[in-house]
Amino acid sequence: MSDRLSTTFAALADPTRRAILARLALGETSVQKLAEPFAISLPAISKHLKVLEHAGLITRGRDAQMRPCKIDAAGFIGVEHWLEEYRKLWGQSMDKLESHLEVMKAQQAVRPAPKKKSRSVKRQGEGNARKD
Amino acid sequence: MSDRLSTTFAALADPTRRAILARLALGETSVQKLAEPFAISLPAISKHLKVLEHAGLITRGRDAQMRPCKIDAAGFIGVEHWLEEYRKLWGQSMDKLESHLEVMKAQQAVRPAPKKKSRSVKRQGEGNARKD
DNA sequence: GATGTATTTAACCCATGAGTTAATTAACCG
DNA sequence: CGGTTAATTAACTCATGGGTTAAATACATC
Repeated sequence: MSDRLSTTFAALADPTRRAILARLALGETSVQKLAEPFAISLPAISKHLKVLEHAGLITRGRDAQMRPCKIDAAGFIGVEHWLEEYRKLWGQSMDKLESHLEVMKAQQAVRPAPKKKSRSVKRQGEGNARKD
Repeated sequence: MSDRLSTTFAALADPTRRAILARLALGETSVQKLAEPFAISLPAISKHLKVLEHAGLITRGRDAQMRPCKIDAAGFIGVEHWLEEYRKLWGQSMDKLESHLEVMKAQQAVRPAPKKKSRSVKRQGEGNARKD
């Protein structure tokens, strides 16, 4: 997969990782804190962080035995720049489409309480990744 | 991977698919035409197109026995909108970072590099996808 | 130096994704 | 109808990605 952009997009193609980024958008924090909201193991989180770091989406420091993670613009810039090319393709209509998206997101946000889900749903539910 | 954004990012995480999009940015075209630049089989291209379509990045029509592909804003909007959240994190510094990226890309590109700065980003072939 | 805490590495399992070739569907044309 | 062109489906291989548990590393403190 080699190239940087592919690596970055691949990193973003996972709801858990996007949720981590969303959390980091609020500020630097430790791996443990990052892991809290998820129903997956710490090593799994650690792997996600490695992927994000490798994609240039986060950086990691060191504070005692903690490795605080911080969101990093670099990876985002790559995507931003790539998008640039296409943005001009639908110039005007973009606004309309964006507000349409807005509506869809709103609908999704207010959808009624889920019906009884039963069935041991241990794996963190795919659709629940917040904030992406 | 269920959710839309994950699907879209995953679709973009492949250089062949991004190259296809780059080609489609120039205009609607047939599957065969799309396949030409690549050293992979037609079925492989067909699969890529299905992925792109499912990600809302292209739409497909019908013209005789051809299924012309057309780039579609929808998928891009999703990404655009997702980025929006993060864009504000580094507001001002964004411009600086982008020009920095510009420099890096220039360095990465071969090296006919004349010292004069050119404003337009050339279409340096996105995907040298795999060949056997 | 032993102990506790934070995180990563190792060694696996299993699902999925990108590719293949061969066969099939779909539309046009003589 | 039979043949040709355009594209997809089927059936398979192989590599990789996300998850696991158990063990190892790194630092702080006693």
